[in-house]
Amino acid sequence: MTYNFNDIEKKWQDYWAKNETFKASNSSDKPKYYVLDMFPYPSGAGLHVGHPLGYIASDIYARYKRHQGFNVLHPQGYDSFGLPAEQYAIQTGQHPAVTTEANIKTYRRQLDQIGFSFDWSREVRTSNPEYYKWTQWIFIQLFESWYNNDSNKAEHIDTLVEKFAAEGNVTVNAACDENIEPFTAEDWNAFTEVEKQEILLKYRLTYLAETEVNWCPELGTVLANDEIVNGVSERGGHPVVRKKMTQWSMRISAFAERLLQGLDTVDWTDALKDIQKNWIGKSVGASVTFNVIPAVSSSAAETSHKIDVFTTRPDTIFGVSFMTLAPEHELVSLITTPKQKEAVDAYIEKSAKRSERDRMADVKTISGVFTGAYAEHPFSKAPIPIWIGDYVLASYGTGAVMAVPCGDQRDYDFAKHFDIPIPNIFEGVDISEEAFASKDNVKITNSDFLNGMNYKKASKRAIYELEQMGQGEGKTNYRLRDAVFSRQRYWGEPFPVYYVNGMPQMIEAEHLPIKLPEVEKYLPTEEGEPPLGRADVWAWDTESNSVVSNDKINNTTIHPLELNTMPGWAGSSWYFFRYMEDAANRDGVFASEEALKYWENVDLYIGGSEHATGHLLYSRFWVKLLKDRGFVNVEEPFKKLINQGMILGTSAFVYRVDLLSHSSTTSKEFKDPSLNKPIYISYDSFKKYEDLYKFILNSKISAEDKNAFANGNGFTKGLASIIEDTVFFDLLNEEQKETVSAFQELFETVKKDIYSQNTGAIIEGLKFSPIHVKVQYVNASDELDIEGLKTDGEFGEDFKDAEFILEDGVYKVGRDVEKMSKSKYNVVNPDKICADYGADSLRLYEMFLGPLEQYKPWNTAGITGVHNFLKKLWKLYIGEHGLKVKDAEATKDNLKTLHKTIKKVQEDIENFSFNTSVSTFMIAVNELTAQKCTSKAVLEPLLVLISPYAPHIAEELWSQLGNNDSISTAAFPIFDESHLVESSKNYPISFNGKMRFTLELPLDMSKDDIEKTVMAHEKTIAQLDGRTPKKIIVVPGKIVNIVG
RNA sequence: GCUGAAGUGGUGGAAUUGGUAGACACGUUGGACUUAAAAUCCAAUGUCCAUUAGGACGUACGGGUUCAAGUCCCGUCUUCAGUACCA
Repeated sequence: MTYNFNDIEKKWQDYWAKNETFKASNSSDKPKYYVLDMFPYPSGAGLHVGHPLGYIASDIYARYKRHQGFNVLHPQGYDSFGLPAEQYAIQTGQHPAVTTEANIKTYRRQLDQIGFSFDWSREVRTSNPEYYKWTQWIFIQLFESWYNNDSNKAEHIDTLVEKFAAEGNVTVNAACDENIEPFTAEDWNAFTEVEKQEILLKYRLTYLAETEVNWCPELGTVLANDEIVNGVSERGGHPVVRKKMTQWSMRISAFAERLLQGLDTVDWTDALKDIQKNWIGKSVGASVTFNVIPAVSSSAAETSHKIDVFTTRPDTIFGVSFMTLAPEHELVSLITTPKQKEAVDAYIEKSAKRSERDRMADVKTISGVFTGAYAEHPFSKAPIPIWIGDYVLASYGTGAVMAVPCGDQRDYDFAKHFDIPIPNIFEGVDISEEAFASKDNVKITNSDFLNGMNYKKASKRAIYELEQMGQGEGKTNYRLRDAVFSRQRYWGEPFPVYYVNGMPQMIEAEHLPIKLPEVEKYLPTEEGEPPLGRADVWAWDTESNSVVSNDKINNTTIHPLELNTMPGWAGSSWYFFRYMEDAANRDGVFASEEALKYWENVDLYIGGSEHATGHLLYSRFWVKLLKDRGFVNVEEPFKKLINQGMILGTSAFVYRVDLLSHSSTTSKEFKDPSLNKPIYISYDSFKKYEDLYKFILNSKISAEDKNAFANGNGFTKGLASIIEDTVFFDLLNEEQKETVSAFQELFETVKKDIYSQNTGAIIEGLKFSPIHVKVQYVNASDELDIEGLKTDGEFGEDFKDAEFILEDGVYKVGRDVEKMSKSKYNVVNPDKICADYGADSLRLYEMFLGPLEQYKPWNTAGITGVHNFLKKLWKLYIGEHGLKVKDAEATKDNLKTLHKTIKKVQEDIENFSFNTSVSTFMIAVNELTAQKCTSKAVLEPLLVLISPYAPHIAEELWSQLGNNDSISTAAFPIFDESHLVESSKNYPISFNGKMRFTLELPLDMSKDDIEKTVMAHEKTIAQLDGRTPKKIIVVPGKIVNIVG
């Protein structure tokens, strides 16, 4: 009986599905454990072998926890709204729902064949109306919430209305828009409904506001900060420009401090926590108000300008020698003197034209203009010149800085560039070369009442004095911006919002979901409205509470609906709660109180680190809101989080021989001539030519000769010239001369085969172009399957007539590690791996490749190692005549191997070190095979150890051993130390720290006896060669080291 | 620039507390079996010197601590990731 993995795997996958083996229960005596993967976006390309890495790891852990007696929730679903389906819809006209459905089918088939222990009964899809009904519902909760800084909680908007009605807004301490006019209770009660709504909008946790957004014209939508990488869109790499638009925003900044503090309570990697910390960007300091000194000519009405700045260094306030405003700052036009106006306007215009990207790329150039105005120093009352400069960002702090050139390098550079004085306020510090930016080990001087103080004391005192004068206070700033929530796209959640007189109104929760309308095209309208602007049936009837045709809009009972949709992160910010509820009970709630209470939050979350500032931050934000509002019980969604690394592809290259030539005429149309049939040289030849070229360039020849050789034309022109020129030829050794003659031969062959059309060309030499080929045609020894390549359905034509020059009878390809991608032809499909080697081999190999968190290259060749292991494992149980396992008593060695393995595997799983446990299994099977072990008492528990990793073979052998139930809930074997107790140790005997030989000695031997035995040993005497050792170190149970 | 992670054979990687560096695999070489191939099995495999015995060197580089360093300390270089005028 052989190991027939395809049949076995099919059999058990069917069994698990039929028996609902992995269905989680919401009521159990067992302790709960929730293992979750970041759910996939179902793309059209399907899965490649890199995708399941994290799923396999989490599946091993989930299965392990079941063996440990936990009630495990391990669900899976799809983040099925998103851009690619919509882009595809724009191109083909196919409804995104249709393509998404098809893609999900493929994903499901691929996931099923790998044997995951998912509870599919709880599947969610973010694009399913039954699901996004609750995404819309959460949006309404955000709209109906405000953030009370006094209670440090989000509260229902009604509590705010009550406060306004009783006390006005002056006593309210809320996270809200800036520049809200103060009003009294009487004012509030006198406001019209529209006025009230306008004010409340400035307090709500999701609000409609005209904001400067990142507009991506190519994608036709706005992007959040985390969706932009290096100034271009993360998806597609399109340019992004600043644009003012009315958008829904999320007041995530209200939660900045809690998002920061919460990081201390979760078990995430420091790397990930640091990324979030930096993104939140907390800085503690003070806000300081500077009064602008009125211009002599100005009238009384213009005299009261103030500039607020934020600083982290209030201790350096006496070092201020100028101020800088962002060019966009609203005061600039008000304070600029007539004399400076022209220069200032020119500067503003110039910097407005520079894109965000230019400004980012060009941080070295110092630019700025003096406004002609002065501010008054709050303490010294000295006049301080006010400049504008684009190194100050309008979007951070107040868009203005107090410049302290002696303590800040940017201020220093600016001051140097424009010859502004640089007063030194640091005792004993030299600032002639650069600013002194450190806060530590320095005392303040030349600073009036701050003299002699350190950073901490001086900051406190400065803030106190500013407060006394009413010109400042202690303040904390965060870099975290409110998140733009509107997208001008079709394939996303519609907002449950309609507009009455331009004011947004929420649709009552009972009427949800508001389903995505049909449109005839997925593009923006001619007027530039989002795609939903094309929907004919997209108006809200407040009487029938239903979506009705647009032509019925009367603005009394029937109103237009919101045209934007929600961003990708909306649906993924709460899906982990949805899994907690049984699919059967999901109608009335997003998840029931009991379910939420039972499962609490995710115990283990596995996914990519690219979600650090997106999904993982937004989820934490929504969870905090839901908790404050009493809908869930937890403050953090993910207790422990692991980022799996990426699996890279190993690309394969063939080297095409191309001609290097120039035209004998002056024709501009000239192209390098081509060959009648393409010729490819193998990697070894390519490498030889390349090495030779490098060798000559690095040789000691004159610059002239070198120039003649390389001539800036790529290496093979040079190689061609070697043939004729002895200067180079004489440098070479025999082997290199052989390489040259091989090259010459190739050159001659090629010359005979030049495509005749380009007779005007003068051939100078050859060049070699590396061409990607599909990795499936390359074997473990990097040999190319030429026939396979020539008959490939997609590219066979390109290679059909090609000549591959063999070496030793084979064609070897070059290899390089790159990201796995379709365009590099290095994608490996798990379907083929499962068919050829089985899912258990795939699972083991993905783990065997290396540590989970690490980036590592995939090389299909290596899978034979784990596949052979599974065959050996099978043979340990099943012989030619069937089951070999007997009730025979286990030997001491058998038990030692088993318990050593239990210990190691358990430690490995708990440390998420899955690669090392695969090695441990191999060692165990090798040892037990050598021991000819047939004992059921050893081989049965071994299956439980292996079952999380290779569940199919484990189930099959488990049932062959006579078990009727699935192995999935069998108890994990208990480690028994007593089987590992040894009586002797093979001591390494080292001399001066270098191991020379080993010596088997009893473990209970005393230190003195060990020393005596070792010193008396003939090899020791030989090593010492008559010398007397200075010192002998004996560590019983470990090592002996003889010094001298 | 700042922050974080990492550098070990031809390759992926192991060495969890300072104690035999290179486990386990891949690849390579040789052998067995076979008409042959595949599959399987056995042996060798860090580099260099040496017929052997054995020796020298070796965990990015340069120092240091220690009887003993891949592991600890100081400095340098390289790669990757995040971030980027954040006041």
